[in-house]
Amino acid sequence: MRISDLVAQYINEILEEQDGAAEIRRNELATTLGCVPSQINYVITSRFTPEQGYIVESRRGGGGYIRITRINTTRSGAIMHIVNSIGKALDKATAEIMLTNMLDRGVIDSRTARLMAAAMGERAYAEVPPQYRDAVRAAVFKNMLLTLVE
Amino acid sequence: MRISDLVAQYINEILEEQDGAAEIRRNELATTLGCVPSQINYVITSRFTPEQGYIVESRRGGGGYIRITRINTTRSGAIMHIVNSIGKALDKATAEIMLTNMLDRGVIDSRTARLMAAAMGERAYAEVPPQYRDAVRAAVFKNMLLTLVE
DNA sequence: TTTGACCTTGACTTTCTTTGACCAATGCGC
DNA sequence: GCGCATTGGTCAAAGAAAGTCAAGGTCAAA
Repeated sequence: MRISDLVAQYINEILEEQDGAAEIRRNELATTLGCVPSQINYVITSRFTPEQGYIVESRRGGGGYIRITRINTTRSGAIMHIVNSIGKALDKATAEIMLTNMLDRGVIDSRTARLMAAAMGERAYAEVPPQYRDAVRAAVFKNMLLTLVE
Repeated sequence: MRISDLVAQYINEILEEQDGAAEIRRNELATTLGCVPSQINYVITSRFTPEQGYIVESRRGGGGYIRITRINTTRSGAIMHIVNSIGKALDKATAEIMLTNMLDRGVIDSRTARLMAAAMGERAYAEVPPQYRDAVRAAVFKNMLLTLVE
């Protein structure tokens, strides 16, 4: 069995036990499982992504941690469907159409729509070289959508 | 739990009780919480800055004190204050502190905080070359905040 | 047998916290 | 006013995490 599988399994077990929320200490876990710390990062970035329904937060320094939260995908199929339909890139117009659709279908309310639209606006990305804009937009959009699932 | 969190929590409790104004004695508090005095300074400079909506005054010598006052008590005022305090760049940690503060002060609700935090996460900007990240984040954040002002 | 996707590792970086030595201001008793 | 006890301020070093990145390894499919 691959080490990465072990790490993933370990995290999944905690998520299972603690009802979708796991807080780990990177170095400690690495020691426990006998791998290098960065292995943990690898596993997280490859298997606990937004597409797969996870939110990851972390903090460095003394008392640092990595927190992984699993989103309940069964109850919010609509949103997860949208998350998965977004590829690597997302332009403003498409984002707006999606927001309008969600609003119409009652998936989100108008305040949320306005807030999210603001995060999609061209002006927000003026500093970024054009070639990256739609990629960031896609990532921001997905991350925001995930918080709406519950 | 980190000592710094304890200190911050202690100060926040006083602020809450006394409606936005806390006066402490540095050495006394350090003794009470079991830390070195300069820890208090650390917490204040990292969590009670003007950007975060606080004014800090102090006095040395006999009868000395540190007074922390929360500013901008109206919702729109608080939001505009924050918008104005954001420059060309904004890192994730600072954004999160701002969100936590707004949440604590009832300027935004927890859903909004979560949504905005998601748009600030490091993961959302992985595609962008590091040098642009904080600039985009600042722009996204400001745009979102402005939708909250009526 | 080449290729490409996925995995493993470790050196180096960045961020946040804790501590302590030394510095600066204030007020009080003389 | 002077000197000293009583505060708080500053800063740098050390410590405690987590993040990044690139180089190399593995393995199955083409």
